[in-house]
Amino acid sequence: MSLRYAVLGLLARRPSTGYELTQTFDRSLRSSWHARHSQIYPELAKLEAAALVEVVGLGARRSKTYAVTAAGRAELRRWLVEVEPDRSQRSESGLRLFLTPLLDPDDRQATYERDLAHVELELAALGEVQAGMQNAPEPEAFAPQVELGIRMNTVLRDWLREQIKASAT
Amino acid sequence: MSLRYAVLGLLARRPSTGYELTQTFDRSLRSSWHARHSQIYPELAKLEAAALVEVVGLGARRSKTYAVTAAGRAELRRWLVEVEPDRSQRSESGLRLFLTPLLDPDDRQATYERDLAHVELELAALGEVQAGMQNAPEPEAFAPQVELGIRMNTVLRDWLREQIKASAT
DNA sequence: AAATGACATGTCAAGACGTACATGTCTCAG
DNA sequence: CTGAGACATGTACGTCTTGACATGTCATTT
Repeated sequence: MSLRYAVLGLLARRPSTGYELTQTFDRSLRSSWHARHSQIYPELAKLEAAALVEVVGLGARRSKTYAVTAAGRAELRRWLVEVEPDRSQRSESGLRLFLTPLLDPDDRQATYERDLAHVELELAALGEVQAGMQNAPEPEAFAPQVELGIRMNTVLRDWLREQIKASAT
Repeated sequence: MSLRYAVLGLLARRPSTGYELTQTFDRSLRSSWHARHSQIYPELAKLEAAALVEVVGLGARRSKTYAVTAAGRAELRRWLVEVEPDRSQRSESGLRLFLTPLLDPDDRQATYERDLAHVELELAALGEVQAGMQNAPEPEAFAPQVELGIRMNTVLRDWLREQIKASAT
């Protein structure tokens, strides 16, 4: 059911078209919940049928802009506050990291270096988000979340560097 | 396809029964890949059909102990080293954290406190794993992975404490 | 000797998800 | 004025995952 609340949550931040949501899933949400447009459009239709979102405008190229309704906001709040979180994760990267000690030193080194390159890109991207945040419409509310992302990736980067250095001996 | 390699990887660490794998998925792997027994048993059957694992012993209560074959080890190595990782994540907790700024201060405080309680339990559990690691059969290989888990959760704990303190003002 | 509860393996139906297919619109370069 | 490419929405089929159902074993307690 998380997809439903991910969509509801993004629309609560700002009304959007399905296309825009797809891009947001790829950008801001890539590190917590991933979804394709083939899932997003049907979910929007279901949410509209349930009166949790509504079409608030038609744009160019047949685009429809959706916004949450009052009922949608209430449902989102209920889920965030009252529903017990499912803490289980699905992260291929995490699984790979967990299994890496099974590799012999050369292979291990190579995969750690691949990961390090990726984490550094991630950190650069988050740095830009943080820098570009002053001129956002509703600015400061999400700053701590970006900061958390940076701290997490920094820990991972440092750990990877240590592993690479340690096995280079 | 990750499930397949998760199973293969756990069996590469040590031969196990399906039941034991289920428990390991709940314990060690809960923070990277989650699976139920209803997925694990069929996957073991498929892996056996593909000759990537084999039954190496029958135990009490009809239990079967599986171990990876040479082909299984090679396939696991191939996946870890040569297949481009899928970096997309699915973490309900991450999604919740991302959406929390939408809540009003009281609700936000409550959810952060719920998360903090959980992270502290997690840290305690990881601390025990780390402490009990000296007397493990193959001891030190996975120590850095445990250490990473502790660091990640520590960052999250500190961040949550900051958020709670900041909005208590 | 029977009940209880942990151990242990399996299947099935429904729902979630990804890949590929399909269609149409608007802008801009050439 | 035409073709390329981004914009925009949708569907279909197959696979992955969950939750519920189903069955049987072994050790301990009563």
